[in-house]
Amino acid sequence: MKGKPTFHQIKGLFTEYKLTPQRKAVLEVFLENKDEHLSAEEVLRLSQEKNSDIGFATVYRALDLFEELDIIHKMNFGDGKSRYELNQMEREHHHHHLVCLSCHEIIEVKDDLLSRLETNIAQEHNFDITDHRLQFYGYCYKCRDHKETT
Amino acid sequence: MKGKPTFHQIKGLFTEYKLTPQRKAVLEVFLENKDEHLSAEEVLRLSQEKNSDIGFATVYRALDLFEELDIIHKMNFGDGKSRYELNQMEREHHHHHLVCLSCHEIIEVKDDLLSRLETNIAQEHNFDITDHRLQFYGYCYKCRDHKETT
DNA sequence: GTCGCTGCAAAGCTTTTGCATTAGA
DNA sequence: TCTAATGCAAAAGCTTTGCAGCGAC
Repeated sequence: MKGKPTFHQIKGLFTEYKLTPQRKAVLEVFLENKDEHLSAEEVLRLSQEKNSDIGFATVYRALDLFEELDIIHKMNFGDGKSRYELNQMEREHHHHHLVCLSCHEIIEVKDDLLSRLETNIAQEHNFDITDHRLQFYGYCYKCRDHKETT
Repeated sequence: MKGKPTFHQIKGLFTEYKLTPQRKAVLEVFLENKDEHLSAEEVLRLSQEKNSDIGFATVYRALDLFEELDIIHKMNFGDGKSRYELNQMEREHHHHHLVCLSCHEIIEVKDDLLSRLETNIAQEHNFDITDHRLQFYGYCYKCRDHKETT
């Protein structure tokens, strides 16, 4: 469980904003789905299972707020909707995504061999890098096998 | 100019599809803006400057077709609209993007130190990688300097 | 009582689709 | 001629916004 923030760690961030029941529900959804890449719709549905009184507008407003507080971050895998993921709080937080072009499964890669590359690029381009996103596209073993045997 | 496809190279791909004036206009727009990351709206505007008779539907349909023919590819930098870029045709075609969080400039990085990482990850996860996208987020030197001096 | 948060519904964007018309080979 | 491509406008997502009401402090 190392590298994953807890509810109480995050709660401390809410000094100038209220941690309302709706926001709490959204937060819990992320904490209980740490390895998912949730769409706004999924966040709404899962939040409603906890707290029947929440609508799309509130979900989107909570997502905006949480992104600003660096609790989550927004991603895009090219399916027309934004997806959101809990931020890891440790230094070794980087991970990448394998996106299967056939079954659309998204697999996480824990590796972070990118730090050296990042340092090089930052120096060369005189650019302060604060974050990166890396997606690999291709075919997972299931889809590849299926293609080969048919 | 190495590594950039020419009009005649691409024209050869149109064996089963018609290279209509509209598609030709869109294609030329990409060839004349090789280092841009154009939105559909920009493609429409630039195409209209060449050929007054083209609408949004045709632009989107051309973009879909060109993506399928691997002439361009779709990207997303998180501003709510898809952006399109001409594909390079050589092997050494990979490049990455530095996205400035302050002025939103997008800088290209030609480097491709990712191949070894890609090989490792493909083996480890039993995944056929066909492509990758890498974005670095941070602050370009202009914005950084501006922040430091204010 | 005040100020921020919420829900609803409407509006705003980008992108897709249906259909009648046009045009290329 | 015959099929594919186009334009227009409508529709279909996803996301944002306006506003009145509600609730926490």
